[in-house]
Amino acid sequence: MNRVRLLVFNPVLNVLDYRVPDGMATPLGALVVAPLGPRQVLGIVWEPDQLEGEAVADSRLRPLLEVLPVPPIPAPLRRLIEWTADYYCAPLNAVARMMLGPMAALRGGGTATEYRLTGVEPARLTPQRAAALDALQGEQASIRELAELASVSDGVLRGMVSAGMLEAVTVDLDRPYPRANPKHAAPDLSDEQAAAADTFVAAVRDGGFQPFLLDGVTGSGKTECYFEAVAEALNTGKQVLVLLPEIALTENFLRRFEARFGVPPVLWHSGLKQSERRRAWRAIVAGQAQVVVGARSALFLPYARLGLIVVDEAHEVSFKQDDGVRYNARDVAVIRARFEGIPVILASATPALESLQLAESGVYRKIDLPSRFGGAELPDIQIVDLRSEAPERGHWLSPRLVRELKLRLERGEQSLLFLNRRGYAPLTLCRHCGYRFQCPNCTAWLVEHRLSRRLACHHCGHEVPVPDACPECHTPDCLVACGPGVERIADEVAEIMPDARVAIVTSDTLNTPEKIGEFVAAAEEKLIDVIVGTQLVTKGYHFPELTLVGVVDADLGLEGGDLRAAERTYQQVAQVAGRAGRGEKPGEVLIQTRHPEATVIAALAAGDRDAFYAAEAEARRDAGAPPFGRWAAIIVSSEDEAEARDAARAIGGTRPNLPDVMILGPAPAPLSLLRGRYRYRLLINARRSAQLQDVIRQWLGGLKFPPGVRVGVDIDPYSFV
DNA sequence: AGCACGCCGACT
DNA sequence: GTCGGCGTGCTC
Repeated sequence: MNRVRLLVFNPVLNVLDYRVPDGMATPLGALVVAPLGPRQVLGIVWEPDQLEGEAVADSRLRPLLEVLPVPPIPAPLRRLIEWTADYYCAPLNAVARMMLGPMAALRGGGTATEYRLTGVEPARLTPQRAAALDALQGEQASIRELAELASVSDGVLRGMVSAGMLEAVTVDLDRPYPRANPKHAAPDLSDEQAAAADTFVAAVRDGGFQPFLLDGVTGSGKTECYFEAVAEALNTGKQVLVLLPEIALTENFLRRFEARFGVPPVLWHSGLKQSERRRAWRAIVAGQAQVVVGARSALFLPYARLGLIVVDEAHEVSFKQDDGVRYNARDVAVIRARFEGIPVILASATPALESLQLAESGVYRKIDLPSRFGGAELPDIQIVDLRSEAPERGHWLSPRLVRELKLRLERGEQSLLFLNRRGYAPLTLCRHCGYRFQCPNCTAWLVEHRLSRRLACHHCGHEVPVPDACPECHTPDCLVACGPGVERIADEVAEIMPDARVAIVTSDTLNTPEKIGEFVAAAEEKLIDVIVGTQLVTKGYHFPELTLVGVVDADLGLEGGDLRAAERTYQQVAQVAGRAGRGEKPGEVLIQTRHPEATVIAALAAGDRDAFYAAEAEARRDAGAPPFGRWAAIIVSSEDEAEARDAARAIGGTRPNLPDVMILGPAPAPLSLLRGRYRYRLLINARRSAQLQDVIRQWLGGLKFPPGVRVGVDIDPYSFV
C-alpha cells in the first residue's frame, strides 16, 4: 500500500498518516486535502523520518482526498520550518502556517467582481454615502472590503451600486505583475557605494550562502547599493525578498523602487486586501513575483526561485514577533538564506550588537559605507541638560530648543521633534479624588488622544470617549493630563510659534499609504515647518531642508530595566539624528536628557559609536546577556488569575537544576494583565554551552495544564513585558 | 481545536 | 421520560 506522512494544520495534531489512492501523485512538499473525522484538513506531504509519531496500521489509514494545484513546497523551506520550530520551541504546524496565503489562493484561476466609484452624482446623498464617497476615492475592491474601508454597512454600498455611484469591474484574480526593468534608471554611485554594490552583485551572480552586514551611516545610500544586487537578480531571473520592519516604511520604499526599476514591487503585509494577498501569493509561488517587499510575515512564503534576501533596518526590534511563534525575522532570514544557498544582506546604520559580533567573528562579511552620499556632513549633536536648562512649568521644550526652533522658522528651514509616545498624555487623573484612568483588560494607563477625543489602551485597543466628569467622584472638568505625548508637544510648538505649520506623525495620523504620501509631499514642498513624531519618523525619510532635530526626552527608553534599553536608545536617537542635514545645509541635533553622564548619551554626544558598543558589550558580558550568554522566557497566562499562578508554580516546582542554566521566577509579568489574561513569567539565563531548547522542551514536556492555560516559550526575548 | 459520547441531576 | 450540564476521548 502507498502511504504518506502529513504535517497537518490542526492545532493539536501535527502528524497524521494517510493512504494514497491509485494514480494520485504525492511528491514531498505537495499540499493535500485529507479527511479528518467528519471534516477535512489541509496537510503537506513531509519526509516521514523528519516527523515524530507512531506509525499507524495500514488498516486504519483513510485515503487522501485531493492534491491541490500548487507547486510542492520546496525542500529548503521544509528544512527552514523544521529549524524554526526546533529553535523557537514552537509547534511545527504553527510555523508551517506562516507560509500559507489565503485559503482561496490554493486553487487558482477565476475572476472576481470588484467595485469602484464612477463619479456619478446621486439624487440623494445620505451622510453614509457621503462618508463612503470620501473614503473610497481611488479604491477598488469587493463590496465587503469597501464596506470595511469606509466603515459603512454593505447595504449602503449596494444602494450606491443601484444608484450608479459604484460600478462593477471584473478582474482576473491571477493577473501577472508588470516586469521590473533592471536598467530603468541606473544610479549614480559614489566609489564607496560602487565597490559595495559590486560585491553584492557578484554574490547574487555566483549564488551560494553568503551573509553580509551592510553597515552604513544614515544618508550613505545603503538602499542604492543593494538595489544593484536586486538588478542582478532580475537579470538572472531570481526572486528577491526585501524585509522592512514596519508597513509604514513600505510606502517610501515603493517610491524609490519604482524610480529605479520602473514598476512597483509586490507588497506583502497585514494591510493587504484579501484579493491582493491571494494574487501576491500565487505570483510568489509561481515565481512570477520578482521582488517582494514585506513585513516579517513575508519571510516564510514559498518563493519558487529565491536568489537574494535583504533585511533593511536590520537592527529594528519589530523583526521579533511577540505573539504566536516568537521568532526573529532577522535571524531566520539568515537561516533561510543558508538553506536556500543564497546571499543575504542585513542593512543598518546602527547594527545590533549581536550582528556586529557575528561580523567581527567572521560569520558575516562586513561592508562599510562610512560617509554620507553627495558630500553631506553628519549633523552636529549637542546635549541639553534638563536639570540646568529646565523647560517652563507644564512644558517640555527647553529654552535652548525653543530658540533653535524659532531660528529655523525664521530661516524657512524645517525642524523635527522626536518623542516616542503617541497621544496627548500617557496618564490622566482626577484633580479632585486622584482617580487614574486604567485599562480594564491590561495593567496599563489609558492614554489620552485629543485629536480623536478618546482614552485608549496601547496594548489591547480598548477605547472610551473622554468623559466630562470623573467616573469616581463625579466632579466635572477635573481631569488633568500628566506627562507629554506628541500631540501635547505639537500644542506647545503652536503656543510658542503660532505661525508655524505643525504636522504630527504617528501610526494614528499616518495609517494609510495615501496619508503617508500626502505627508511626504507636504514636507518636500515645505508646507510643513515642524514635524512632531514618534519612531515612525526616525527612518527612511529624506527632507533636504530639515536642519534641526530635537529629541524631547532621550531618557524615556532607558526606564524599565529592559535588557536592550541602552542599545535601543542609541539606535533611535542616532537614526532620528540622521534625518538632519541631509541636503546642502548642515544639520544640528539637540538631545534633551536628565542623565547627560549616561554612557549612551555621552557616546551620542561625542559621536563615538565604537565607545558605545564597547561599553554595551562589556555590560552584556557581565550580565550573561546575548551574544555572550542566552536568555529565554516562559510565559504562563490564563483569564483566571489563580489558574495562571498555579500553573506557573507547577512549572517553577519542576525546574531543572543545571550548572550552566539559571532560572528566575515565577513572578507576575511586568504587564501582569494583558488583553484580559493574567500573566506569570519565568526567566532563564543560560551559558552558551547549555542546550537551552532541549532543557526547556524536556522540562515542559512532562507537564500537563488545564484547558484555559497557555504556556509560551520566548527564545532570545526582546520584550521583557 | 472541534465534536461526539455518556453519565448525572432537574424539570415537565 | 426528556433536556442539557460539561468531563473524557478521538481524529491517521
